[in-house]
Amino acid sequence: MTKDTTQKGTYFITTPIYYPSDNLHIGHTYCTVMADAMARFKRATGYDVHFLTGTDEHGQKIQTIADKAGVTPQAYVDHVVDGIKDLWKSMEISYDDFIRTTEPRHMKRVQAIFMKMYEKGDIYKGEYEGMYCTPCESFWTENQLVDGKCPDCGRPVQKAKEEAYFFKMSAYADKLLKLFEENPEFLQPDSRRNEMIAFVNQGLEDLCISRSTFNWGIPVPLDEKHVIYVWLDALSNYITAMGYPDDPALFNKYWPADVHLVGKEIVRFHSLIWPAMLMSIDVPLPKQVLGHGWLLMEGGKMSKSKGNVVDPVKLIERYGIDALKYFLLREYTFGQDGLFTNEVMLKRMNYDLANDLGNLVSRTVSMIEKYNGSIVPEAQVDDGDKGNNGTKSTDTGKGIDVAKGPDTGKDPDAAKGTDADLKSIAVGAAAKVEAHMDKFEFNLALEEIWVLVRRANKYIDENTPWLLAKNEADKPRLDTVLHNLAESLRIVSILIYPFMHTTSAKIRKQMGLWYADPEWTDATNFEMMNGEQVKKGDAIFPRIDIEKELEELEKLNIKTRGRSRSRRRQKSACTLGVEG
RNA sequence: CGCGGAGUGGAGCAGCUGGUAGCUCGUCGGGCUCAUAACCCGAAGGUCGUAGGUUCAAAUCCUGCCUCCGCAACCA
Repeated sequence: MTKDTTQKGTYFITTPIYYPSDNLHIGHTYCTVMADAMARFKRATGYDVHFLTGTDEHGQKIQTIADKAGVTPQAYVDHVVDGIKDLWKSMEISYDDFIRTTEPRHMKRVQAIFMKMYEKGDIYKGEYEGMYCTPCESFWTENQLVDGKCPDCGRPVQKAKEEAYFFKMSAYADKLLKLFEENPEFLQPDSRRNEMIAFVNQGLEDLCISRSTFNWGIPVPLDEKHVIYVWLDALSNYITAMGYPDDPALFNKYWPADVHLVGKEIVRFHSLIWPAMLMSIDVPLPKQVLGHGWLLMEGGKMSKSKGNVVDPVKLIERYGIDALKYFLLREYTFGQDGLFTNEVMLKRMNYDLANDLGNLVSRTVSMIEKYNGSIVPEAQVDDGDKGNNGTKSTDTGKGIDVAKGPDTGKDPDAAKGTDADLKSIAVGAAAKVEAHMDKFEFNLALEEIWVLVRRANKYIDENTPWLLAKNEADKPRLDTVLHNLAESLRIVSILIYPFMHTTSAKIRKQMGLWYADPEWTDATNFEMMNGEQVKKGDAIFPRIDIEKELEELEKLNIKTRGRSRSRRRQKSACTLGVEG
């Protein structure tokens, strides 16, 4: 990775910019963890990566919340954004840039973009009509109303108009349809693309891009009564952060973005409004928009008002970053909704991390310590001819294996080529991981790695090193078995590096390999270890007592629930957020 | 008839360019003792929401219906 010289070009990936009306929850974490894993994977496999995230800090909601809290909007968002940055830091999110829409670099560039669209003739002044709640000073759409009344305060609303600027989005309908037709990859998964095509076919209206009923926003150039309204402000971040248009070094290097990773609820804005905006200012379109699914709680969508919000900070404290990241990436299928429960999470952590991987490391290191004085031996006696390249073959080792266990007894071939089988799985895993990652199939990529982990566990049982250790004549075979296990673990440590780099390093440390950043290409080489001194350390993933832990979490949950009920008015909000 | 997604053994999911239903967990039985009471093997358990249709053959294609869930435009 660090030394990788085979540069494959640039890779620019973004998360949405989150709305800092409140602390982020597990849904935001989910999206950012995926982006981070992809960024790390691309770096590991030789790309020059730029990973952008940030916050969308304007809008009436922030202004209202700040007013209630008795602070300025800027002071309010500064505080929340500090918390968000702390969260990403504690999760070791490897972003290259963090853009805040209140930064001067963003504000001046959004104004520049506005002017470009204006000069193009795509912006005009018109009237925005909606249902207005005077006490709340808020416009609502018909659909948002609850029983025809203000969804916030429940009071009646009136039809009202205000002057506003509009973007001629309707003019881009044909071009957007063409985009979807000619580039099926532009928006994935397919189900989302179909939705968008249907949406455009219903007819696009022009987009209201300014407001004059509040002022917490970027002023419209030439008309200071107005502030630029959410989408033009927020979406622009993807290029303003890159210096567009006045300082385009990064922009020229990395744009167009390879992927905008977004939640399914904001797919429409990213796949319709954003491309239309870019067309208007003659900037190339991003290569791909990917809409992921939601983490659903028992009882539906995660939301503050339901009191079922999961706080990632607590989970990190209890289980560690790597366990949480592993769970999020392994459990859910990209693009689909998934159920989040404490039990699902704890089981995943225990079974895969503690039982399978952690225990494999533990037993392997322990056997090398006991049976070979802590030194990783050289391979000497291959156990089969399946792999066609067996070194020398004696039947000492083999005889014992086959006799052991009713399983291998039934199928003599199974015991014959355990070495070849293990090796081919180990050496072939990297390519499979790469193939899955190309399609954002994090869960399948990890599953592929665990095929190797499980195979290694099985390999131990098949070869019963503890029996080989009893007979001096079997020492060559024992050495080979231990060596093959060490190689397998070294490869596992490389493969998990993009997903769990800390664990990756922990494994290498126990195996006597001290480098922090492995070479990805070494995952296809099975003959690299000889003479390393292993050293057993603490359990990589301690086993969790699930029953007890569930009770503990339940107690914590009750507290959370009590608190959030009192804040029921404060709806969870994120402009480009993952979870609405 | 607004648009879209989902309904598969006890649980959560995969399969869905048609051809003996697969994974993880749970349950039951067995093996092993190097290991974090972990690991390995085996078994039971599903007429794949429902009613029809196409086909030699459908979980997989088509139609109707039922149930659940998202989205429905400036809203965060």
